[in-house]
Amino acid sequence: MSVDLDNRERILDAAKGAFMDRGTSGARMQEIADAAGVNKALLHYYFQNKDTLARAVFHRELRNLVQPVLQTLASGLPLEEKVRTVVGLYSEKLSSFPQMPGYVLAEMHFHPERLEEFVTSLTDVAPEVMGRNVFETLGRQIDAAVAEGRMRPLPPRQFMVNLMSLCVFPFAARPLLALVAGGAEEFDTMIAERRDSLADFFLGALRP
Amino acid sequence: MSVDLDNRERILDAAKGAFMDRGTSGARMQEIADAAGVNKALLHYYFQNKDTLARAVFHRELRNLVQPVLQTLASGLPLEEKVRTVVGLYSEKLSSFPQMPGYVLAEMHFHPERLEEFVTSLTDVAPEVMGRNVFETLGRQIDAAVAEGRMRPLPPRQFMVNLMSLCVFPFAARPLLALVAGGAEEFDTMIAERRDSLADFFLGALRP
DNA sequence: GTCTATATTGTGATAGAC
DNA sequence: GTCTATCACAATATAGAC
Repeated sequence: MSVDLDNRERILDAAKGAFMDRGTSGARMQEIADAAGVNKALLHYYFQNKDTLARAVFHRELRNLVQPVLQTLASGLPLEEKVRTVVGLYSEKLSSFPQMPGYVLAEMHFHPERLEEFVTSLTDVAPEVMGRNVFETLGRQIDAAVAEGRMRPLPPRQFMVNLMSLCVFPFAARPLLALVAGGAEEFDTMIAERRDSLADFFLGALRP
Repeated sequence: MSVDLDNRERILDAAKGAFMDRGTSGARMQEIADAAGVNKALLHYYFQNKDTLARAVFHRELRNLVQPVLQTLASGLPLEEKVRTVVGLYSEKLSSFPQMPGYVLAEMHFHPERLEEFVTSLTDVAPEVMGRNVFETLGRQIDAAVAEGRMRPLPPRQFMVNLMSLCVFPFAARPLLALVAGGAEEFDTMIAERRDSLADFFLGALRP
């Protein structure tokens, strides 16, 4: 539980790279072993089989992706601050790891079971973070803003879905957008442009 | 080129189902043959190998997904009509085939080469539809609307990315959203709710 | 914990009869 | 065009030495 962490982590990172690039079923155990600089048999020593390894990687990455955002949305920040924070969080995280959404969405799509396991494991650790709580907090804030005439009505779940869509989708569709925009550099320019304007676009839609 | 179309189409449809559910590398040729009610060897008769079959399916589905939208955006319709048309097109198409975005995004992510082939093959048939033309047409309309004070400025590519994000992402993230929303029925309710309000949300963001 | 060697099955692909 | 039979190898997984 101390020396072993070294190779165990190496394997997890190598697996993450392989799974992100080729998908869970496209990646090969051999290739992961090579990338980690260890023998194939060692993967089976730490994780019993490919599926367990895939689950471990997926859970880690998904938690890393959604937890900060859900926490922000469920927090006590004012609505506008929440929007700007979430946009900022995603811009930062995803710009440095643009393949993440493609991988996470693919894994969710092809292995929905893993998603359910994940939620179960999450609610053990932080039950207050998931689901209802986010919507309730958000709902109260929206109701207040609408009552004060600062905002047009919008169901909390639509609020969340729209915000996530605008933040995450461009990265999930990166190959297409890069092609349409005219190359990887053009894609990056477009994303940089978004970093500054996206929160205003979203908040603009909320005006009464 | 007449009798064979029957089985060839059957295979394509079976492959579409398998690839959508399990991904290109997750799906098995045997399973496709079974679903098509034909022998495995017949797949190799019509398509030489798995990769060719995967390409055929992907190209067909992607064309079906993006062509109507690009045509709408590049058309002569007024901006507001374009938005309402695109939202309507996606609502209709994706509600009846909610797995499509997950599959298409995964395939683009894991096999970007196929996307490039696709664009090449598309521009042969309809060169005026792709890329620049959409942005130029859109750009002119936006400039005009801004000059008339009907709209706040927004780069054409951000216009398109935002619109696509809001329309497509919820389906790509369906497993997650269904879970957070509390079940598949709740997801459908949420989508139905969107059908009516999404265009207004988007157009609301464009107000000056 | 880490490796070598090997078992075992899965899976894409082809040959050839009908 | 469609099938049966089979090949060839890729890939997961395990046994067992060190």
